[in-house]
Amino acid sequence: MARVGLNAERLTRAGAELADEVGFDKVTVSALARRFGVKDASLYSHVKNSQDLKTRIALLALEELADRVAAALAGRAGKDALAAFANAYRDYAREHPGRWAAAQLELDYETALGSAAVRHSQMTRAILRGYDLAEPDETDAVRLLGSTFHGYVALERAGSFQHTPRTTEDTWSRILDALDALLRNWPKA
Amino acid sequence: MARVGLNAERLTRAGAELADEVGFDKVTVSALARRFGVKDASLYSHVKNSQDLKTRIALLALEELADRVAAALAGRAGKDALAAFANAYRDYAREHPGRWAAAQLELDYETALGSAAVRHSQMTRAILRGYDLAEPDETDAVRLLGSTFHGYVALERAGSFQHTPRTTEDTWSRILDALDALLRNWPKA
DNA sequence: TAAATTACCTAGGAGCATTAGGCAAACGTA
DNA sequence: TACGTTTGCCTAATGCTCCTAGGTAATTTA
Repeated sequence: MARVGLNAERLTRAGAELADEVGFDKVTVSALARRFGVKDASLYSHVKNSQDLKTRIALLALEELADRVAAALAGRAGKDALAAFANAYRDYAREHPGRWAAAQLELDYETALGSAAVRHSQMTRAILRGYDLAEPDETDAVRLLGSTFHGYVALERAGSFQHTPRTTEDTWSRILDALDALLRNWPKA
Repeated sequence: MARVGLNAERLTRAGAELADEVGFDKVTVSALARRFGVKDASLYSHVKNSQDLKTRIALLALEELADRVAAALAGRAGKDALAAFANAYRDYAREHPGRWAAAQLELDYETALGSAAVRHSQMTRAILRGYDLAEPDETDAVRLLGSTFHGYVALERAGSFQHTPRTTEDTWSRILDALDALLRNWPKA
């Protein structure tokens, strides 16, 4: 009964890899146990249950994504920062579709507060420092950016843009132009 | 063995109701059979399998949503049309969260082509007639609107905006102002 | 090296998806 | 109205996933 050396962290990382390979919704306790060559029941010493496992993967993904975005944002401002943020987000979803899906998992309030989701909103706010927005416009703009980036990646990944010939690259680039223009000329209340 | 009178349509409608009550991901063949007081196996004379059932619910939701949007759009143009479209979409998600989730189901290419998703993109394009956009800007704007509305509703429903005091109503209204302004001043390529 | 810990196992129950084959209710028709 | 056909729902059975309880052997600690 050679021990494999399981622990919560290894399970989480392997779960994230599995998610990227087969989709986050197909990450199951069984599939993960299979991957380690152990019985399902063995995982329950390390994670509480299936939900716990998924939450851990989501938190890992949020951290990774926040790190990437932070790195991309370093030393940039204005439209440069906007594009860096947006591209880091979209590229992550492209390279790690399963993890990106995991990051969309609904966390309960406390878990969310302790997660990297906080850094995400802080960084989104940081972008807006390059533009001239006072509250509550800044909050509205944060929400607009979050919605648009999330929505674009979600629809693009779902194939919703495939029915039209224009490449999603070109549209993406023009949408960044448009958002930059909008932030520079945010309408008065 | 009194017959209950099942058929694909009744199952689909009941499935949609169930989705609104307990969430689309909790719509299972078993749960639906339970609701009709029949055995699981009985449903398989009417729907091919679980995936088929979910697809039918998704198609129903897309139809309903398209009908609502069409009604809201009738006789409106410009910002009026933009707001009507956006509000119809958001209100539907609010009133029918399970169906809205169903409408996000990824359909295979052929199914999507035969669905009301086509009407959705046509109607989004129709909104833009009130603005002065030539291709490929129009396509880019269609994609922007779709992304933003979808993203906003998804994040709002997931509770992502709850950490900030500003109401999501106020932000929504200002985002519509902002999008209107953006469409009127779409940046040159 | 003995004791305590713990990593993984076996066994088993419950729910969901699905197929095969059966019986009786409903329907069409003579 | 009786007869045959269709079909709606059933029983039975399999396989997969989630999860708990309790055991044994490998590892760590004293």
